[in-house]
Amino acid sequence: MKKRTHTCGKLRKKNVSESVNLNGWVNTVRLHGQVIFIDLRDRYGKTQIVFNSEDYKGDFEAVKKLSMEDVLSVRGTVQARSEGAVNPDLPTGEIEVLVESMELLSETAPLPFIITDRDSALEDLRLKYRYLELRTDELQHNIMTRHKTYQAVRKYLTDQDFIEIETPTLMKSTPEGARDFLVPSRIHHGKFYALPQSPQLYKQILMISGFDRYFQIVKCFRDEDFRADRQPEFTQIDVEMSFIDEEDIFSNMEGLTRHVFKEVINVDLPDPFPRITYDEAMSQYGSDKPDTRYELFLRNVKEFTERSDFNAFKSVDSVKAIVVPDGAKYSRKIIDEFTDYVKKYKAKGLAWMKAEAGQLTGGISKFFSGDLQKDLIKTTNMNDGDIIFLMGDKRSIVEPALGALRVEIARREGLADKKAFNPLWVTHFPMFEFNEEENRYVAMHHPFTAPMEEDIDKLDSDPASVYSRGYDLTLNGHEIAGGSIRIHSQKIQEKIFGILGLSRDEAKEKFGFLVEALTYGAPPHGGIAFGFDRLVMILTGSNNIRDVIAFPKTTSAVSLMDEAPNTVSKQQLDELGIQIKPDKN
RNA sequence: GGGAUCGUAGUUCAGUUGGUUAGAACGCCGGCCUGUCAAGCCGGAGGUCGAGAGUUCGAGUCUCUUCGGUCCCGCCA
Repeated sequence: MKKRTHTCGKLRKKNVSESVNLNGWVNTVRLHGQVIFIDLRDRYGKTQIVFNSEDYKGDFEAVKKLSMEDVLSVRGTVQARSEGAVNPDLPTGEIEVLVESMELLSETAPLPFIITDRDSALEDLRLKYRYLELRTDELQHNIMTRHKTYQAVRKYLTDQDFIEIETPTLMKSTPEGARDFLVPSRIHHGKFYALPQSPQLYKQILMISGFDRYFQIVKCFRDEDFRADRQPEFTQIDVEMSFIDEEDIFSNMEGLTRHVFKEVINVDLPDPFPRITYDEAMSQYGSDKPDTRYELFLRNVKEFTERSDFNAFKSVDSVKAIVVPDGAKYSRKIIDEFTDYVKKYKAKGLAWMKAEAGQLTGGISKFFSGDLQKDLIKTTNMNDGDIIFLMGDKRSIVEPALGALRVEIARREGLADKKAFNPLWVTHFPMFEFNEEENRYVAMHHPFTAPMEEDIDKLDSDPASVYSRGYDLTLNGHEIAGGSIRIHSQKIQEKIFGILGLSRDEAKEKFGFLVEALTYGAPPHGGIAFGFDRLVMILTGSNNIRDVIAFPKTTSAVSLMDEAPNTVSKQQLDELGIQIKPDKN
């Protein structure tokens, strides 16, 4: 092999007549009898190399046999392309390398799909041959963007005096929250480690240890089902700070987010980021992660349906609506699709009316008198050609269902400006949610989240009305970070465990080390964790988390390339003292 | 756990009401070609129609079961 003197993205007109060596993959071959053009590719770019049977000293027949993805080492001379032969699509398009000698470093078997066209194979095939898919421009770009994001985060936080500290990957299983991945212990039969759902407990302990400002870019593991934006192992930017309140978190993390967007994709985010409370977000957008790039607000229309003859909404406690500009074009079929769509969110149905010539038609309009129609049109600012969708039910059904419809309609209509990036803090989350199945309160964020100061005396009397000091950072309808001010008082921490139905003994057994640590001088502290993969998804414009992870798993938690998970030998199981139960069927 | 959807050549797809020998493009193999950049032209090979069962004179097509991919609900403190 002749070691490269330049990468395939490097050569320009100024290099003309230089003698160079290039190493890379054959991207494309264009064979013209006595002259052969090859685009040679590496991660830096592509350079056209030319074999001319008159000048080429080696075996020209061997060159004719080259095919896509063969690996070459070539030596040649840079020459300017003639005027008509310049390729304006390539940075190296003004030159080419006339090859004098070539070595085939590695021959490629027939390819399962074409590297230059990512759409040339379905995803399962691409995942099986992930190493080939990673050669595509798109994934090379995504992985580079991910790298830039790591570096931007480390630079910013380090400059702000944050310290990077690693925490264990083998830890104790803790209750609450997601299902743990478990790792059996060989030395202690019958005992298990858990992989961390997050380094939550460790980072709080680090605050108690006095590290003051901590961060870590860290893998977390949750054994739950997948989505387009969820993998069982994923990466967080984990942050914790001492002697601070919410405002310190907001200003530092806004600074981090602005820095990342500027460094990685040269986008200026607003300063400061806007904020909304959880209750406002739910009532206006029907979501705790509102996409504010478009309006389509949810409106309370209960007073109108009360005055109508439409009785189905009379007994429900919430009736809300969204007005879709220009939505009167929706056919019955499309409205039926929307109805099916909201039924996924437990809505019983979807009522609608269209605005035409200053009045409402179709759907449930016949139940509304002329005056009532005019009132409704005026209040909701409907114009002719608009449609209004109405839904009545419990508030906890209407808002999420209509919120989901809002997002779906915006997607269909392309309402979101693809170039806009709208960050938004969501604050004032409820402290607890009541879990019907377990018949107890569960923490909406996690059990270490501090309640709002002014709500502390309601913890005993009315826990459902207590708000927490938790906060989420959302961007374009994605939750990109979430955190809270933590409890630093042992007394309040024990009280919260009590409300969550954890007895003193259970709490001690599960979280004893943290509770004990809280008694040895815990500073007020709080923190946040960014979903790193989702952040990179947004930075690359991807709509799938697999596109920003080098080796992702399928929705059934399998890695098609290396075939994990898989069986292990009897000997391995014996060492661990594990016996596999036979399948039920 | 549930729902939707997809599975036909190496790959992406087409395949009518169930009916002759399952087609196209790209890739692959062979040939022609000295200025292409999605090179072009000519020829060729390549199929367990995801798997299994059923209905039928006859199944890529209809039914059932099953496996796998994707998306969603539940779940994800």
